[in-house]
Amino acid sequence: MFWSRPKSSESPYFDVPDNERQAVTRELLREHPLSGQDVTNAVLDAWEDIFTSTIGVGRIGIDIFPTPQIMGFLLHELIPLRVSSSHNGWRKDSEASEKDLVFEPDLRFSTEVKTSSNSNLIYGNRSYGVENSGRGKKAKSGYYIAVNFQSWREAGRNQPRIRRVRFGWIDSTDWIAQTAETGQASSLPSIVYGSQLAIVFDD
DNA sequence: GAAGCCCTAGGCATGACGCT
DNA sequence: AGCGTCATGCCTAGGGCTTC
Repeated sequence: MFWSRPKSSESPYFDVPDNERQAVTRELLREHPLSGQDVTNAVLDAWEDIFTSTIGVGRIGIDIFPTPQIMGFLLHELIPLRVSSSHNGWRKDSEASEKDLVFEPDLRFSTEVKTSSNSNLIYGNRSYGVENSGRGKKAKSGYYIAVNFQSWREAGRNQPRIRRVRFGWIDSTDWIAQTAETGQASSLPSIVYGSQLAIVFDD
């Protein structure tokens, strides 16, 4: 299934045929101050940071095995710190309206971080995908770093690994809210994975 | 006007299950 | 096995209302 939703005129993919989207993505990433290697390094370093951490007398990975939810939260916090410590102009978000990773010199390069223990896919909140013009807290269009990591269960006796890192652009209109109002998930159509998110690391 | 409370929207996710 | 859909949990910010 390779369909696309209509793009608004504010999207960099507006009026771009599906088979030319990859070129637009390459151009978007070329303009970005961070390279794919920069992003990969920040993610892998942040991941290692988790396993060199202790909470009280408990060592993560030896005494403490946080749920994927918690591991995602830690990554979410540590990736911006890793980027800001090695690249000028970057800082972690300080307000809900900001993207997770803020680039002070030019806010359009600010980047959202999304993590999931799903092997391949990332998810947003249902509110991403429903019509709520102007009421959302932050712009959902923009640069994204998407990280898939292993859960403890999958890793078995080994230390869980980063499976995949993607870097690209997602428009707010790309998100598809699940139809049931009681649910909270939004997913992305396959064309977004195929043409708007570049794989910069694949384990 | 300040403080406190309640409720909802929005944000972060996961697990179960059916279909291909 | 992989993917899509649906159901669910927990937390926070903020608006609206009431009370002091």
